[in-house]
Amino acid sequence: MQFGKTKPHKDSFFKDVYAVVRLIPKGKVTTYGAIGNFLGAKSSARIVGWAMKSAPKDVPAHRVVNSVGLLTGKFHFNPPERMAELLKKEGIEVKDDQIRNFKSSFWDPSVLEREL
DNA sequence: CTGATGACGTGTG
DNA sequence: ACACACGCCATCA
Repeated sequence: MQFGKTKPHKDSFFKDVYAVVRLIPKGKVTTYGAIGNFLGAKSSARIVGWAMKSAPKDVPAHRVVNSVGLLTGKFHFNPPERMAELLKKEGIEVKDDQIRNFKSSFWDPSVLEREL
C-alpha cells in the first residue's frame, strides 16, 4: 500500500486514514499525529480526527487516541464508555479515559513500510 | 464567500 | 511542568 505518498488526493487521504486504522494490530493503539505524519500531513492531525468522525463501522477508531494516550473522542462513541471497554477488552489498560501503558501499546504506522 | 469549529500537535512564556 | 496561543485544513452555518 502506498497511502497518499503516490497521490495527494483529498478523498484518498481519508481513505488512507481508514486503511491505516484498520491495520492497527489488536491490543495496540496509535495517535492522530502519527497517522497524519505517516500520510505526509505533519500537522493535519485534526483532519484525521474528522476522518474518524465520518469513519465507517469497520474502522476501529477506538484504537486511535491523542498524543498523550487520552481517549478524547470517547464522547463520540455509542455509548461513550464503549471506547474504553473495547480497549480494555483488547488488553489495553485504561484508567480515567487514559491509556496507562500507552507508550508500550503504541503502534507506529511506519512499521508497515518496515514489514513490506 | 467569510468566519467559526474541531476525535490534534507543537511552540513559547 | 503547566497554561495559553498559534497552525493546520476539511466541513458547516
